[in-house]
Amino acid sequence: MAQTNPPFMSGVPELLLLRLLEQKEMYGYELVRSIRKVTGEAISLGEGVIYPALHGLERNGALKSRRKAVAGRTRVYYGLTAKGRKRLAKLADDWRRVQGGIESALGAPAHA
Amino acid sequence: MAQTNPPFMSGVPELLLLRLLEQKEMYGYELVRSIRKVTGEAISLGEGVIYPALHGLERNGALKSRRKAVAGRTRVYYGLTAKGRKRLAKLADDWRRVQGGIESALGAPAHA
DNA sequence: TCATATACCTCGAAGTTCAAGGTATCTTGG
DNA sequence: CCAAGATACCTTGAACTTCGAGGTATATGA
Repeated sequence: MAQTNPPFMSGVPELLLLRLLEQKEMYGYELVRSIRKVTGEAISLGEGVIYPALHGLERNGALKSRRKAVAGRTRVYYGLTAKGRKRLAKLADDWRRVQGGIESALGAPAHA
Repeated sequence: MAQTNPPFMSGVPELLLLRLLEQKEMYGYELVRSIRKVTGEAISLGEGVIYPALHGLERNGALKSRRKAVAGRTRVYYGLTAKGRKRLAKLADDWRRVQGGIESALGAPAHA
């Protein structure tokens, strides 16, 4: 759907990127495919989102990167910094709060 | 926190408004307080969000309104239309999809 | 009278996501 | 050799939503 500001997606790319990079270093193209995979095809992000997000996170100090030549191509691997870990923890907290609140609202009236 | 575009909040006001109004007619100020209550204080929305959202939903045909004088004040009660019910169902679906995907991503690496 | 509660309204700033467009190299099949 | 597709990175403008802050008005209580 051609919607520039879809509901429920704000903050999601950043959260997922940090989560994946918490596990291991990965490069952009790999992240695009992994996000689709770890979310069970529920969430799919285009490169137009991923790369600016990666750049922004690096600028903020949450990620560090290094270039690596593989089979004639250049890959930019990203890894989490200590600051990035803190940012991830914060985002996960925010997510839990919002998600919990919405579950209460969606579920509660059925119980009340 | 003074952030105009906080993570995970896009689409949330609309979803919560529709959900509450699915149960019964309510007026703006009442909705502001109810959202805080049904989300267990997890989510708090200001009037600057609620009123434009209500107006927008009415303009889209998802809500209908009527004015009612109560103790010298005017209250604007809103209620869901058939179109609004469809919109709610769609939003709930979208929420489930995104939420499920994120849970997979946040939880999966711990299991894998 | 003044402060607070109730009730509605408006607005500009800020930031994110999106699709689309682009660059470049490698691989494979015709 | 050439074209198509895959791999990998990059950029951009449009669209939209949430937010805080400001405003109006009336009623109530000290």
